[in-house]
Amino acid sequence: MAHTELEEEHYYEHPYTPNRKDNYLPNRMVISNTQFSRVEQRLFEYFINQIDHNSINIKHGISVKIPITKIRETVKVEQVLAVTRSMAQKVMTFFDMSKSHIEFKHVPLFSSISFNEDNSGYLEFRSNAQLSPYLASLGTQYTRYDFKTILAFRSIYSTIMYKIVKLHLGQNRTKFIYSIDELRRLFQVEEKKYTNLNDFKKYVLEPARKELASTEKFPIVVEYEHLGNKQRNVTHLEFTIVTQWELSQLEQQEYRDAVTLNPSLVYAKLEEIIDQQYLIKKETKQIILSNATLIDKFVTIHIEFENGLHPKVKNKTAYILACLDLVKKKTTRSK
DNA sequence: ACCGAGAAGCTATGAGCGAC
DNA sequence: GTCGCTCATAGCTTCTCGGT
Repeated sequence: MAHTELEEEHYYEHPYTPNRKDNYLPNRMVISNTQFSRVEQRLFEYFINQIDHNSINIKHGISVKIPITKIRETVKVEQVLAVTRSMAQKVMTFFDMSKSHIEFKHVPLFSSISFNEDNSGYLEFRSNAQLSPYLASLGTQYTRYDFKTILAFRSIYSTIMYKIVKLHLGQNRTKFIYSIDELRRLFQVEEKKYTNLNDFKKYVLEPARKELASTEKFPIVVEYEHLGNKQRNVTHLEFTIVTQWELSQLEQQEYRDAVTLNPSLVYAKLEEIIDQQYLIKKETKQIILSNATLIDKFVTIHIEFENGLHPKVKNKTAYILACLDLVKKKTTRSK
């Protein structure tokens, strides 16, 4: 193992910035075959959180240092050794969706992860230089919180709620649980304020919930309920995102992920759906199935149908063909 | 297993109060 | 006055636990 060259590699030293608020979440670009455990994900988020995608030199790796005291807040030190060891072996697989042929690249995430080296007090991630271009695209290819939507919110709690919701949607989750304590921390409510749950709900959760649901562009409907004991000793709340639009977005995302992993299976399934639910001629079906753009459009609209987003449409086939611009135009008898 | 009464906890409402 | 908050209370629901 000739590692001498590696050691001479350049790393951009990322200064540690405490309390960074924007987190970018993997959106659609990355499909990792190796799944992250919860703790791994948490550590990875510490890493992602620190990255300022504007200042990345895409030729160099990035060195991100996180104070161990910070890590300790959410991860037990005993876990770190095992977890970082497995993280150091993680590979991310990038698929380029814009190409017609299958093209992918496995990229090891980190060239090294060190814990408290030379008693530094830091957990240091050194990312693989090849990862840098992807990290630099955090701003465009990752879930970014919609700044305009956030600006429109009147309650600061709405903003936080919105971020939480986005965060979970970004990870394909529509149900999530928080303890009351965690929520109070997330919403930055002072300890003495709203000591009873009722007031907390009345002044924090409810205004946020209502505001999200009444957002002009894409209302997000969130419901929550007490977990476990409904009446007594409520310690956790379970949130459910029920917005149709968001859900259809999620399904589209899942579809795209599935395509990158196993295209032929997805296409077979797609053909089955067309046959069973739509009255589309063979030739037209072949046209759709042979064109990635049409497939994409078709799936989008189909999922929207499934989620009841087009309640007024009576003839789904006609509607979908019109959207795909596949309606036969009368060539001979033009007006 | 079931019942019922009292205890315990929760919800909704709104009065009260200080800050602006 | 309005806003933001706390607190009290009435009226619930749910739990506990002893009795059958």
